[in-house]
Amino acid sequence: MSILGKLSFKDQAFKLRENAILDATTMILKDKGFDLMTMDDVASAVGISKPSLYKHFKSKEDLVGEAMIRLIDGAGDFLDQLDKDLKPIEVLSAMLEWALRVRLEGGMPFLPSTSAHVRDMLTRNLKYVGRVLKLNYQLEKLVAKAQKSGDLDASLPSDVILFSYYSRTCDPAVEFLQRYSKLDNEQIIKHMLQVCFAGLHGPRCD
Amino acid sequence: MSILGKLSFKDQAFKLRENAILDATTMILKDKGFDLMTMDDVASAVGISKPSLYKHFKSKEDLVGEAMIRLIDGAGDFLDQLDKDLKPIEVLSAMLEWALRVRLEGGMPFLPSTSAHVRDMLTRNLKYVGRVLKLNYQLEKLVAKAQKSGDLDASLPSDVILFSYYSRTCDPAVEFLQRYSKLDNEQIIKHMLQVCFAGLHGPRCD
DNA sequence: TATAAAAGCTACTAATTAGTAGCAAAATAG
DNA sequence: CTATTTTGCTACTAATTAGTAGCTTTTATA
Repeated sequence: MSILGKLSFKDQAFKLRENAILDATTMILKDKGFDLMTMDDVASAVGISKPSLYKHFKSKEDLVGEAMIRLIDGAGDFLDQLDKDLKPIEVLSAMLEWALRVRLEGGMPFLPSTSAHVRDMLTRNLKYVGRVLKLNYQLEKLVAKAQKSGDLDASLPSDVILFSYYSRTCDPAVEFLQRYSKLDNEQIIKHMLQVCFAGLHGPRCD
Repeated sequence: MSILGKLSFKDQAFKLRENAILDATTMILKDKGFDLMTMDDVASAVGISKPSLYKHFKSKEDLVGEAMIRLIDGAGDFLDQLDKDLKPIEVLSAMLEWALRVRLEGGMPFLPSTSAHVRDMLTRNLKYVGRVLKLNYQLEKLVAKAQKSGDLDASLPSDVILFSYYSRTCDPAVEFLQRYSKLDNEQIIKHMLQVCFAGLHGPRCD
């Protein structure tokens, strides 16, 4: 069946549960954040005991690190399977759209920037840092190309564009709109993309 | 001296210390966030003991609520003293510029959106909610006028504009740029304003 | 059915921290 | 100089929670 079909039933079950744990972690992280998420929360959401949880992940930091890595890998996979003929700006737009959709469907927790504590923790996680650097490298190249072709503002430093772009993936306006407006998810995505690329002024000549 | 000059020296000193406590709270909130900020942190930053701190504020929630209220009041004061002849879009731009400058100078902690816990806490704080609603009302009117005059995109729902505008005041891109780019504070402000209003595409016709 | 091994759990520990009781020191008044 | 009040502090408590020791149950095997 799988490429490594040698996994016993037991090991398959183990892997399955590991995924269930990461799913629960992602959801809890999303609405409580790192500091308020307890290992008991995670264990009981999955329906196992805390010591069983520790059979899979050796610490809270490790668990959260793996959850974040899985998210980044999801982004990387999405990027890799995009049509190679798309223009850089179209790739950037598609990635942001994907990230917003994942978030609106409850998948993505708030990203590191939020708290110095969490940022430091992730910075110490070499596996995580490696993934971030790789993805960042790919996005940097896309931004540079899009600036050259005039699809992104060439007068802005590329740092500014890249960091602003990242910030849009975790823009709190998304949660506010979901909670307080009557817009549905697809409308929210459409408007957020427009605001990101065309700004609040909207497209115009002057 | 003051309008209520009846304050005794003792009461003046009390008021002064209260301000010092709020300053410390704001700074600590900024870099540790609510959950990791301890009352011992605040007390020792001010150079007093924890029980003395509790003479001023009856709980951690109360303390943080007052710090947030002071921030909002600062924004309200700034808004009120702006030139009445400015166009709505100029007022919005000036307010955002002010907020970014306050943040870059270390003043403003991350806003509520960050964590459900903090948001709930502030929602229960009626004094805080009152201030927010008042400021929000003023900004809503400015957005509506700017949309009518064509300075803000009239095709976007006003919710989307308002929430996106709020999000820019606590955009994590600011901290990233301050930490990892070579831009100085004024350059960061200029670029963030441009990205907010003109977007990542930059101004253009199509 | 008896035995061995694995999986999972209850119930603990050590550390942290919001909030407080009650004492000590200083200032003020008589 | 003594009495009273105010101010501030040390040292506690109760609650929470990451992480673990060691027992119990289940499963697999012979």
